[in-house]
Amino acid sequence: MAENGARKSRGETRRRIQEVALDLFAEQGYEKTSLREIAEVLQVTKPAIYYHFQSKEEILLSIFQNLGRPVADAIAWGEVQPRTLETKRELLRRYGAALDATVPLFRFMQENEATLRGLEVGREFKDQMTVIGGLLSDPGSSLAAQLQCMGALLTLHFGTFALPHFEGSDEEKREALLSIATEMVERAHGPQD
Amino acid sequence: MAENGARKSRGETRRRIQEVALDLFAEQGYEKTSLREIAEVLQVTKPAIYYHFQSKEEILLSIFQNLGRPVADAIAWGEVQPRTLETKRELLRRYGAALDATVPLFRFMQENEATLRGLEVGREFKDQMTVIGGLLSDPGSSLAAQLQCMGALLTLHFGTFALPHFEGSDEEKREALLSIATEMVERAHGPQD
Amino acid sequence: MAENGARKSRGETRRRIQEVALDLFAEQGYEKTSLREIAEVLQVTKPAIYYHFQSKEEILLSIFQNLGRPVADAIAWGEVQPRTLETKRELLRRYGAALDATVPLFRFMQENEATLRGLEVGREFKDQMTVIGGLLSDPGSSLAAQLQCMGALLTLHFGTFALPHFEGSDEEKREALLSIATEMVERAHGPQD
Amino acid sequence: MAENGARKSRGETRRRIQEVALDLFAEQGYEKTSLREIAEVLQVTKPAIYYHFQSKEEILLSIFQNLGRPVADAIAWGEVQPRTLETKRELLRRYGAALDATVPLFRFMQENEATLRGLEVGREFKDQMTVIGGLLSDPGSSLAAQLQCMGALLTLHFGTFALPHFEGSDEEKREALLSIATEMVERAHGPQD
DNA sequence: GATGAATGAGACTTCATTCAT
DNA sequence: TATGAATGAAGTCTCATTCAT
Repeated sequence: MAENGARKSRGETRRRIQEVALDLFAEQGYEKTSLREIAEVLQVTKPAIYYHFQSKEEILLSIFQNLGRPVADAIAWGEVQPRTLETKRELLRRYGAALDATVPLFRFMQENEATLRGLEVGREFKDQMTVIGGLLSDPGSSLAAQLQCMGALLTLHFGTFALPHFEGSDEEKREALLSIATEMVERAHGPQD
Repeated sequence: MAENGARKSRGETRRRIQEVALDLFAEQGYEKTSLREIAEVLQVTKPAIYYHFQSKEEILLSIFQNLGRPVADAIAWGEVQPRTLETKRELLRRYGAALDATVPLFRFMQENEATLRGLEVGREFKDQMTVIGGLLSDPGSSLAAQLQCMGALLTLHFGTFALPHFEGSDEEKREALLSIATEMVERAHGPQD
Repeated sequence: MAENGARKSRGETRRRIQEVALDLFAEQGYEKTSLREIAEVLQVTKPAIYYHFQSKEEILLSIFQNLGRPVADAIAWGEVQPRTLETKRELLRRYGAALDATVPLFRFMQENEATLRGLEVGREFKDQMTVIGGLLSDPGSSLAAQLQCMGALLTLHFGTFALPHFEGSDEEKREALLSIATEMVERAHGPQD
Repeated sequence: MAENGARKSRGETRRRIQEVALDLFAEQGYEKTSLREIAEVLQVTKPAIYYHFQSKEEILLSIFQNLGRPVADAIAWGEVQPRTLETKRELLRRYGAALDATVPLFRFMQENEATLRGLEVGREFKDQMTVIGGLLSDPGSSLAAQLQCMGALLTLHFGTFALPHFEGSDEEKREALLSIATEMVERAHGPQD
């Protein structure tokens, strides 16, 4: 049908479903978003969605698999490095960057924890923060040091979502946030050197 | 029914509904928790719940009104104090204490942001953190200082939920967390003295 | 509501659902009968059905439990009797009577075997005929004798459903059928005496 | 694609569809068997099935036309014979043989009566048994004689499906079954000679 | 000879809510 | 103070079928 410029090419509809779904999931929550709604936005019928995904949950899963990459990579990198201060600095840098690139996914995750708890894919992702926390602190360090590292991570992580509330260029704000987190880790790391 | 020692006194059932509801809302999310479920746990029928509350949302509302007090009080206190470093220290202390007493409610809020966004009562509460953030930092301070204060708050706030993952007595952990947050605020406050 | 003569009394709707469901299941098959249809006939809404039964399958189950009794009783009786010719005669008599009283259920079963195979309750019932077959023949008897007994049972069982095609009073026809079956069993039993 | 030894020849796929469809229809019932399932087993797509058949029902129809032949032939033969005892004996023999060759189809028919009732092709087939019943008994005979003939037919027909439960060679069992049915017809026929 | 993509209809089921008692 | 019975709306999902390629 050459006359139809909107002719769907292979894989295009699938991608559009993921896109719209993430938007709606993030905006209204996973439970409150119905497939009817997604279909309406896309101007297709519900079964069209089922042609591309086996279930509502599978849509979510595919989104995680697509967007969750950067963070997973940062963690994978961290896990094979020596646990030096420099590694920690670099890990924060990488995690922060990954976070920036995946803000919508993480915002969705934050806001739908209760739902994700029942979905496995959510549970896997939740653990990542624990893993990073572990990479930042040192096994035998004091409670204060451990909490300080966790605080650094929390600041970087949740702070990312608060950035729009502050003035300044994105670049500027991200660097400021990263340097606060880095400083906290350095202070926690220092005494052990 | 004088013979029944378990006779429900006025208001008791109401309180039990709130209790069970918060538990279930926090565990499974607000949307996924049905009134049928709440009724089942309480061993009453659904209409019995409607005798005590006008709607599902009203249950949530009443929970916020009951449990949200301590935090609101801490904020109200902060708003009428002079903005000295000592005030900030005390504010963190009070906020931390209020948080401890209200962990289930806050856990629920964190995990159901998307849902709460549509419920007004949720929106009001969300703003509180912004207000406290404002009380901790100083209007004209640098971006770094502002972010540092926000980091302190984030650390205290979200750290509270992470405490169970660490070893040590509750008392000990809470103090360590508070002192990290305090230190951050002090550093942000310092240069301006 | 005294003015409403059709006011539903406890359990009445439940019974009506079973009644209508069996009718429709028998007429169109279990799969092809939708809850919407049942609800329409009853002039209630679908959720009203769900108030009385947990699922479509549970409706079927309850029908079996209600109507399956007579046959189950006949079998239970047969299982504790000495295996004499007289017992066999009486067993056919009882089975035939139970069958008469439960024609709609059995018609449904015959006509929905494939569906019932997936439903457990169906499987249990299916086995009953095997059990009766066993009670009619003798363990060590010849193949011919065993098949003859099975033929008697088949004649009695399926013949019951064919009776309306013949002329004569119900009483008359049932007795004729029973005597044919009895004669077959007697011939199979005879040689061993 | 000359290189592909498994190249589908004209009509081969069609036959495979019928084969798989009958298997699944017999196993799960017509309604519960979806075209998706058939397509999956065959490793083709749904539209491929529509290339060979116009509808789901047409698949069923074609199966009946292919496999129903032997029985229809037996009946056709019977209808033009003089109604002697020998004809009846031969008719049972032919019907039994036709049945053996078509067990899967008849099993499906037995187990999906309710569904077939709505499908016309099913209704036609159902009548055959009535026709044979008519050929076996004599118009003016007694009720007992008529029922006895019907019993013979039922025994032969349904007994065929029960044969696997008994021990012995297939040949042996079939002959035993046939002789039981024949004997019944003879007894019913006898008095009139 | 077959496929990718999509559709309209309808299935079972659950929910928050109501009303008479 | 609570219950039995019922409802309207909506949910996820599957089905038979079609059509352009």
